[in-house]
Parts: sequence; C-alpha cells; structure tokens
Amino acid sequence: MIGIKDIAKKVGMSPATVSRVINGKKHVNPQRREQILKLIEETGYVPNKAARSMVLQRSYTVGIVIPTTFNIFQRQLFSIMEKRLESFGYYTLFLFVNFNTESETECLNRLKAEKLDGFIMIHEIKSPYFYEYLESVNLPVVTATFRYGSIPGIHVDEEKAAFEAINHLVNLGHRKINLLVGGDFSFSKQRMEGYYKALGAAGIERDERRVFLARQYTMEYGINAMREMLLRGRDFTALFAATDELAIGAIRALRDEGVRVPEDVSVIGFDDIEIANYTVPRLTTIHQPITEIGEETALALHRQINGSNPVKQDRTLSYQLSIRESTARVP
Amino acid sequence: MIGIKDIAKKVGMSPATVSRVINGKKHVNPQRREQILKLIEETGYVPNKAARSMVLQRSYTVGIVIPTTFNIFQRQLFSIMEKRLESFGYYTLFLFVNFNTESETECLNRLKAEKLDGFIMIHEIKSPYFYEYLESVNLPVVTATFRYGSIPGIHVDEEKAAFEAINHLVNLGHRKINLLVGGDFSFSKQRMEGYYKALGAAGIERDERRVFLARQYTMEYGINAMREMLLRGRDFTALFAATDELAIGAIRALRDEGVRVPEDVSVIGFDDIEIANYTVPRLTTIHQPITEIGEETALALHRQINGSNPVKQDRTLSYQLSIRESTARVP
DNA sequence: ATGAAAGCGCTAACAT
DNA sequence: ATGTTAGCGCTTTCAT
Repeated sequence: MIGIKDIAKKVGMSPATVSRVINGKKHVNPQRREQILKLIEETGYVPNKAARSMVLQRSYTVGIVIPTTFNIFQRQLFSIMEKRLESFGYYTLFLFVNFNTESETECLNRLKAEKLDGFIMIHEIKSPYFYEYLESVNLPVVTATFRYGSIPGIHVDEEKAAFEAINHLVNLGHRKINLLVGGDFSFSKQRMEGYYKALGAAGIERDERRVFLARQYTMEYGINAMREMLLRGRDFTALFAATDELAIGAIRALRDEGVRVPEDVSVIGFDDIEIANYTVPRLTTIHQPITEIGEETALALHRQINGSNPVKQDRTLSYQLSIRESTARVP
Repeated sequence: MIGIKDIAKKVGMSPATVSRVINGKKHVNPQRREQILKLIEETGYVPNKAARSMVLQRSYTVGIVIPTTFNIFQRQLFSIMEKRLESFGYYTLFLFVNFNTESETECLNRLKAEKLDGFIMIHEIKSPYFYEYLESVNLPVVTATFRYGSIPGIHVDEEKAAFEAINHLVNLGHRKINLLVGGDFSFSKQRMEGYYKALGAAGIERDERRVFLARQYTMEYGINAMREMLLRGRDFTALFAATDELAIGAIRALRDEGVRVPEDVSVIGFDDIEIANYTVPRLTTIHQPITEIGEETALALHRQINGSNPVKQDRTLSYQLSIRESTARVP
C-alpha cells in the first residue's frame, strides 16, 4: 500500500510538506504543491483514515442510530440525512440496533470504539447508560422524530397531528373509530394520546376495546390486527393506523373480507411514506415533512459539531393532513 | 477518554498484558486476567478502533456498495446482509454511490482510505479504475444480483426468469405484451432479453414499440411510463414491468384511467418485494430468493476473507414465479 | 508469565 | 518554506 512517505520520497520532500498539501495548508511553494498534487493524482494515493483519525482525534464520521428493522419512513429519512451529511463532508456510519439491552450495549461500545464527530438517533434507545456516556463525553447528538431529555430533537407535534387525523374522521361523521398502534415508543404514546383527546373533544366515549396493538409496525402485523378486529364483529366505521404500513396491511385484510375502503370503512394512516400515494385506494394520512426533518437534523448536528450557533434546541416542524382516497363519509 | 494505559496503570500491569487479555491470548495469569476483565467491565473501556486497525492492518469492517437511490429490493437485501455480517463479527460500512464517475471515484477513494476486510457490491460500478484497483490489492469482493468479470457473484438467472414471466402471460392467451424497463444495468438487459426470447418462442413478432423506458426504477416513473403508453392508445393486454416498483406505479396509472387490473390488463412484476403481497390487487411477480441471496453473499465474502474454501465462484440461485392477482386470462 | 520498546501512517509543534 | 520529531492508542516481537 502506498503511503505519504512514498509520495514524499518520490518528489524528494518530507512527509510534512506532502501533508500540508493534502490538507490545503499555507506555506508551501506553489510549484511544489502542483508537483505533489500531480503525483497524488497519478498514484491514486488516498490518506489512511485510521492514522488520520488517530492523530486528529476525530473521524469526520457521523453515526446514525437506527433500528435493524427500520421501516419505510425511517429508510427515507436516513437516505435524506446521508446525502445532506455527505454534502457537509462527513462520512456516515450506520449503527443498527435491536430492541434489547445487549444490542444497545453493543451500539454504545461501537460509539466508544469509533471516534465519531457526532451522531443522529432515529431510534429510541432505552438504556440509561447510553445517555450517561453521551453526557460524560459531551458528544454532539440530535434526535429525529422523537425527543429525549435535553437532547435537541427535530420532530412534528405527534399528538396534535393524531388529533387532527381523528378530527378529519369525526368531521366525516364517524363515531366508531378504532385505533391500531404498536410498540413502546414515544410516538406511539403521543399518537394514542391524540386519538383519545380528539374523541373526547368530539364527545365520543373512550372505549379501550377499540384500541388494538400490533407487535411491530409492519404491513404483516397490520393484516393480523385487522383480522382480529374483524373477528370481533365489524362494529367500526373507521380506523386510525399509527403508521402507513399498518394502514396498508389493514386495508389488505379488509379487502380480503370483502369490506370496501373507503365505502364501508375509512382508513387513515400516519407518516406519508412514498407508497401511500400509489396504493389502491391512495392513502389518506398525516404527512410528515420528511425531507425537512432529515435536512434539519443533519444541519443541527453539523452546527453542534462546529460549535457555530451552539443553540441546542428542539425544532417542531409542521405536518399536514393529506386527504386522499381511503377516507369518506360514514356509510 | 480512557485507554489501555489507564487500565494497565490501575491494575499495576503493562499495556501488553491488558492487550493479551482483550484479545484472548495465552500466557496470562488467570487471576490477573479476571482482575483485568473486571476492571474493563467496570470502566466500560472499549479499545480504539483506529489504533487497532492501524497496527493490525485490517478493520474487521466490510463495505457494501449500494446506489444512493437504492430501491426496496436492495433495501431488503442489505438489511439481510448486514445482519449476517454482524453474526460473523464484522462491522458494516455502507458506501453509497451515484450514477456518475465522480461518485464512483469517491467510492474508490473511500475504499482505499479504510482498510476494509472486503466488500459486497449490490450496485454495478462502471469505472474500470475501480476494478483495476481491486485486482491490484487483491481485496475480497462478492457481487450480488449481478456479475462482473471473474468476481464471484450471487444471483438468479435473470433472463430465464423473465422468459418464464412472459411465458405465464402467453399461457394466459396474451399476445400484445408491453415491456417497461429502466436504466443501464445488466439485469435490465437480461430481463429484456428474456422478454424478447419468450415472445420469439411463442411466435410473437418482435415489436420495439412495445418497449418503454423508465428513467428510474421507481413507482413515480412507473406511473409516468404507463401514462405515456396509454396516450398511444391501449393496444396491449399485458405488461411486464422489470421491477415491482415500476409495476405498482403502472397499476396506479391504469386505475386512474379506469382500466382494471387484471380484468382489462394483466401486469407482472419482478423481484417480489415485500409490498407486492399487500397491494390491491396483489402482484404477480418473479420471486427472488432475497434472504438466500443476502446470506449466501455474506457467507461467500466471509469465506474469501478467511481463505477457507477459497473457491471464487458464482452461485445461481433459483427464482420462482409467484402467481397472485394481477394477471388473468386475456379479455 | 510479563514488560520494554518499536512501529502502524499520519499531523502538528517546533526548529531551521 | 521546509524538515525533524514526537505522539495519537494499540499490538507484537523480543527480552527477561
């Protein structure tokens, strides 16, 4: 493998000078600079990242903590972040984590092993050790789509958005509105809270039997949950699914039983993943400003890392109710 | 930051001994080993990866080259690979690349900068320099879903699979079969080739006006392409879309014009992404053994890296025609 | 079984 | 403007 010494030797100069050229420092004779640049070009030399990272005590790398089972929304999100981070000159390292302590510890270790410049979380880690460590080393962090303690986060007002989703249904005359929600995240709690509050505001009695739990936020579990609902008799005219994927699964199960959407049952989702606009029927859903979330998150982290505008604060972005074809007046 | 010296000092031993313990080497007094292990546990010490990578001349990291605009199939694929690689003890580094020379060069540089143990390509890079470099450093590589030169690849017989897809349509009585295909990859050429051959075998005349090009393999371009087809008059009874995403977009556009699928027009896709089984109607498609492809690829790379079973050879996995609801007898 | 010392490839402080 | 040198945190000879 070719190294900085090889380059230096070939042009008859010291590694220090070559290093200066590579890093665009001053105090190098323009002619020699050209000469070195040319040689680097020719040889295809690229500095070793580990060596650099070691002496610089930083890696120009940003981590993104994401669940192994990332959903479509998260996939779109990290895709956007990755592009933005790259434009800022960072490498991106994905830290996949599962829903268990072991995996979270593993993630923490990785964080320690790499000298990351900072990182983004689009997955809520439970372990308190994790956050303790962050505090102790003062590593720049931004969360996206949720909040944790005093860490700055970029997100929408989930509760209010869910409230509005239910309101849309209520305005269409629905009173028997089921909720399909999954696991143990803040967004699920907030969306559920919005559901209850909207029902309350509409004078509809709170009925826990209308709430169904999916084990995961996938289409498969959406199908399963809807089957279960149907088994208990079709005493609902509308469904609020906590994510679009759950909604798509639910619509599938409804169709399989000959129930028409939206004629017989209205379904509203949440997130507005890309496919929501391509399904049959197109999905009415809460649009999250996914591009903006991704960009803002990357920017906030960049700012933290560079110390410019060190304002560590949350940003609540605005969502939108996107009315498409899966909701209609109550039959 | 806590380092190996700190650990050593605290137990009153040399860094060398601590290093031996960390790496599970022999010749350490069992008592001291325990003592050191305990301290590491307590302090939460994790060795610095850069330092380690530097002296070891390897990183225990495997790269996955993937297009920035990865599609759903590729997303599922890398997810599987990542899990498998982790189980082998590798870190995974994603190398996103765009469809231009600059980005490919960038990717190559990254490959040089990191001391990767090996890498996987699920994206065809064009630049010959890229492959030259691979040759020159003899870096372990495996391709997935395509082949390049003598690099071992894991894939299905794309052409034969496409042939079978068309055959399915022909058996249903279709003769006016359009093709929707996108960009410049080997799989697109092979799927197109299968289309033509199957038509030939069925005695259907080759008609290039039946072939439509999508700029990207996305649902959006699927819609656009189908609109264009429809504009030219509906003189087809079936469509073979080169990917499921294209198919889903096409079905959407068909619906928008009041064309029923499969009653009026049959649509068949390729890949069998997760959602293909949840759309309305469910998508008939070619099932790629995505889990197997992912696992086999990771395994093949692992073997190359470890020199065990250094057989550098291709594996052609078997696909399956998955008949669902989007195809029917010709009207 | 253990420690001292060299060195991985690079950058930066200090000389010149 | 350029070179010399030290050192980032670790592993691995080579002594002992």
